[in-house]
Amino acid sequence: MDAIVEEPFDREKQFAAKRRAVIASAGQTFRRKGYHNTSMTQIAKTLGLTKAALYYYVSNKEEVLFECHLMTYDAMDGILKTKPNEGATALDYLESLYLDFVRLLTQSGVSVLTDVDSLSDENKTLVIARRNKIERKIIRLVKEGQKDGSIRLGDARVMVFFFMGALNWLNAWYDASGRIDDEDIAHHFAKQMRAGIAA
Amino acid sequence: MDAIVEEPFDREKQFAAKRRAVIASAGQTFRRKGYHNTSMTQIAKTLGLTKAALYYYVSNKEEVLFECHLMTYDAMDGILKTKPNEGATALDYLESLYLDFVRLLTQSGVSVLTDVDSLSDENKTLVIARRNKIERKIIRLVKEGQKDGSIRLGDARVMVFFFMGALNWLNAWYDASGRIDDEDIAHHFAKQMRAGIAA
DNA sequence: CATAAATTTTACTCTTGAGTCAAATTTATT
DNA sequence: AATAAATTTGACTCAAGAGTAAAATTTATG
Repeated sequence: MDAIVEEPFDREKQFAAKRRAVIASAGQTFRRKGYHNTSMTQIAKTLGLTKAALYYYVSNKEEVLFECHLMTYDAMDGILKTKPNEGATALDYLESLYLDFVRLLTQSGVSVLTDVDSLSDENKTLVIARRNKIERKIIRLVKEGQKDGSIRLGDARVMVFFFMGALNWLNAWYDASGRIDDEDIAHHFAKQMRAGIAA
Repeated sequence: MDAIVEEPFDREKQFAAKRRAVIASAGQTFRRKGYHNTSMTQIAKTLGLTKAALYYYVSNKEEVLFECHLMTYDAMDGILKTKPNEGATALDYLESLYLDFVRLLTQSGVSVLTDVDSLSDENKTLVIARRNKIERKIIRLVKEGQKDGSIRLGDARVMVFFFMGALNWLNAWYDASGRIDDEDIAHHFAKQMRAGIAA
């Protein structure tokens, strides 16, 4: 039946989806056990595959780590795209962004990986650039807050490092089985972040 | 001259000192490049030794990592031994402890290592126990603060995770060559920590 | 059903780096 | 100086794990 556009999606999409699944699954394991304590064989096994099959989707281990990082920063960029509410101060806006960041790290599978130093120099540079871009955006926001009077004065850079650190460290102790509720954590964190810098 | 107690120190002390130097130096490198990206050969070279010589002081690589962790927690325990000033609230006390923690991580060579998962199960358990002990002490302090009215109400555990996270993440971005002064960072951090939980 | 493309597997290779050992060298002691 | 102990080295072994290649299998399409 001469289906011209029959499945202009299927094959490629299938491949891309599986590839993403590989990255995501590997990312979970990296977070739990660390990059170097996770073998390609294990990543494969977790997915019900053979190591060799992995290499059909991915060209080497470092690439997996790299894409994990990108995935995280993509998600963060997504959050940063949300616009502030009408009449919100920079502080209000920042708080809502932060809330979403915490949710991202606790509720989706995404996490900030520590192992930047296992990347090739090239990829390392790219990843750090992404991270810096995000940080700069937030620093700018803090400065706005200092102008609109919602955030107290002080070195914006250090302020941001403080609460972003708290965020990034989350993955080190948070484990989904914890006794505290995700949403509670998010609100606690957001509140404490805010109080720490409010004017 | 029949020196009976001649050098009851020398030999052993020398050995212990060198051993400590090995651990400390390795710790620096671990922090900068990560445990797995640091070979025993490199650690040795940094000290002007051969790998084989290292093994005279240390029985395996994991032991080095383990001792690095202990060194850090020993230092933290040391800080926790300092007593609060007369009439200080729990919050005041906590702030001064925190100030010292930041100083420890920025000014001495000590740092909190991320790589707990590369330890043997046994050592991992020990290290986590040490960390928990410290955390519990601080949590207790926060609760005191909530009683004496200096710290606002809320889940003490999460509060502590927040500001200890900020602290632990320090090593990820702080690098001695940074443009900001050590002491400034310490005071900024302490202030922000305090503001985040003050009543 | 036959064929081609996509996917997965089995069975390798190769490198890196941890750890060892016997011999060499240095340091202290009589 | 001679001897013994402490320290360091050169030259290995060995295992783990990344990555590959060719064949087998599955899936889609005429």
